[in-house]
Amino acid sequence: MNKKPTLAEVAAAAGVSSMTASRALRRAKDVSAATIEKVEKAAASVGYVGNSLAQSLSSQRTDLIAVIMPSLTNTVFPEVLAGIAEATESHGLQPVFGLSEYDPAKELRAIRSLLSWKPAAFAVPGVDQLPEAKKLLQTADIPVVQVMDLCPDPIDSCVGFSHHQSGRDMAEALLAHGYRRFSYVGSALQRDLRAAKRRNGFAEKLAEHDLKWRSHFITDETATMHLGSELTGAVIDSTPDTEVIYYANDDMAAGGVFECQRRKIQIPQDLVLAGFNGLDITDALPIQIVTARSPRFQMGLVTGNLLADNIKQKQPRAQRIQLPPTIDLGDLGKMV
Amino acid sequence: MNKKPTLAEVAAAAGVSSMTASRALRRAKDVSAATIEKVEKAAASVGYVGNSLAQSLSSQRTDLIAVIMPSLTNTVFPEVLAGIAEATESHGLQPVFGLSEYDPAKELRAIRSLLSWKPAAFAVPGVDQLPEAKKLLQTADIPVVQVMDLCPDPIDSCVGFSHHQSGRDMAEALLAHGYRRFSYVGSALQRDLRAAKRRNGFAEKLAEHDLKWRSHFITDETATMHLGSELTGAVIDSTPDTEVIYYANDDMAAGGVFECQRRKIQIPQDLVLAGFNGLDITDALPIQIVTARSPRFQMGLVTGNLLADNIKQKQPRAQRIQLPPTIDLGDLGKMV
DNA sequence: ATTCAGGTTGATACCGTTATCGATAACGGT
DNA sequence: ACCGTTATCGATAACGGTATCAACCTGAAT
Repeated sequence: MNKKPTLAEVAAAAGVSSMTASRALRRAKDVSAATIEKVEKAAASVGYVGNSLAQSLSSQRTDLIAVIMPSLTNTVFPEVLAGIAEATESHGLQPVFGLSEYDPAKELRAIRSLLSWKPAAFAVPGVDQLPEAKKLLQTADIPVVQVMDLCPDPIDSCVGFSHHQSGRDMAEALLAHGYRRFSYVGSALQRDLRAAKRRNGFAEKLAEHDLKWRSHFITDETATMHLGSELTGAVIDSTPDTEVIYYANDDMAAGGVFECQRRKIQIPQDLVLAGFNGLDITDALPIQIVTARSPRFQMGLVTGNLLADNIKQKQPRAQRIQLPPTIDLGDLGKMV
Repeated sequence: MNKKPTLAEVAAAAGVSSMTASRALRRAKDVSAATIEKVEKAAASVGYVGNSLAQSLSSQRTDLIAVIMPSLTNTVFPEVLAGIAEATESHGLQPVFGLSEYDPAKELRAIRSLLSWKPAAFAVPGVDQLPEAKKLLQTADIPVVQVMDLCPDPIDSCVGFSHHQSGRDMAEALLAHGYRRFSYVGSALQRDLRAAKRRNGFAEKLAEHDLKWRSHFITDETATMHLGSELTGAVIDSTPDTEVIYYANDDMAAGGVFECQRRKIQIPQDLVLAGFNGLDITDALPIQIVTARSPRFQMGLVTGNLLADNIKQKQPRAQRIQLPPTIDLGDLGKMV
């Protein structure tokens, strides 16, 4: 920490009390235009920066928004974060950041650590925090948004959509096209709980039609295109009668596309690939796979705005905002 | 800001002075084991959280690391950020975050705003800050790392590689393969200064061989695979004799791959595509393009560790750490 | 001239914690 | 039993601001 000029020095330079200087710099009421100018000139000349620590401690409020994300290597989280950042920034709020790495215990630690900065509001990923973490956020008594998922009993508000339902919807859309032989490809579902929910939703719908997965590959490795290629190969080898592969996400599905290209398998004529997210890559691929486009940036934006409005008490708390993904059938939709 | 139990209340509950409680919770010297236990129990029972604002203000130091990134929608920045986060977290430091959106003026505002939190160290993207921003960071008198680029006169330290040189290297590698007819595809170079440096480096090398671009497409839109496809089409249409297309980045190059697939153009036999970054997608693509793999996570990691070590004065300041990208010739390397 | 409201300014206390230093108790050595 | 250490603890004053309220000055209304 640097010893830079303090408010008192600015005040001295301007020939006013530090209280007046404080007011002038904050453009508060009850300060004459002349004084404001004097103080501002003084502040500029000594290079005054201000100390948010002292400001927040004294005023008993901060402009901090605590944000936790599971990871930054998966592109979806930075996109949500970007939305949050854009919204909070436009409201003059400052994000502080923590990483959970999909580990609830680590998430709890991050929450505790961020809470010590007395943020004005909190955003956490999903709805599956440890009970202790939920209690911590509850008793903090600040606006909280659980983002990217929904549940009936949120800590405060939640913004997102039901991943279980999204799985069901995807299954329904594909069933409507007459397909009956489905396989699944995913990875690390014990960490990516939302992907697991989608799979369970999908499976539930299948079960309602007395159907089961033809094959079902899940590994512990992180979801990459490369892994998608591999597991797609495994599905094709083990159950060549598979009509549709449902993937944990688009990354793996894109890997599947490349594997099919190698094996000269026609998509969607010979095999339908269905992913999740609606990443950029699905637009750019020479083949349009089936995917559910999740409004990631939008969820972040709504989260940030809701938190900001909650802080200013412009919005009632405990909202439950649904932003469902839209299913994009891609080339399958163009088939007759 | 919530009014949670304060240290004084913990102290009262434990039957000690707040000073002793403070020491006990920080595991400072001069506290008996019995007292530590007492205080810890008291703290747990009232759910004490601690107030980093007061702690930092009083102790005159923070564990905050200020980090600015140009954007989060381009995957490379979150990857750098992830490295920084991992490193800082392992040192018990807390990242606070700002977005510049490639706008120097906005970057300056973000720097000023973050500086008010009196961070213990600062990480900024690249080396092209406004003079005013540089001065601000200089006089803040804290460890600063300019990450992702190098320059002869850094604010303090810099971690990364010369993008100009990377462009030169790429040109050299391709010239060595006998190619002479190059085209360029990029976008928004007035914002992505590093991409512009790579292009200039490439062009400089070409000039040394008395060569010029065959065609040269740059738009203002953001670099996406889609745009890559489009501009690749434009290059092929306008200068069909092009042997190599150098792209601003891998996203656009991947778009080029898809466009070539559509047009049945063989890569790298008919046309060589060269990108930059070494994104996941380049591994997964059915065709391995030429790319320069930048160590993004590594740069973040080194940045975070250097800052942490600087704070603890374990490392001399003003380092200039080179982490050059490695050129991957992909399928071109496999040709005879 | 007196009074009073409104617009400015400053003095003081306080935000929640830690740095510093002095006080006290316990302990060992002689 | 006495004395000097050492271990442990607490009182007090910061840290750099803001909230609050009292004080002051001015000008208009009476």
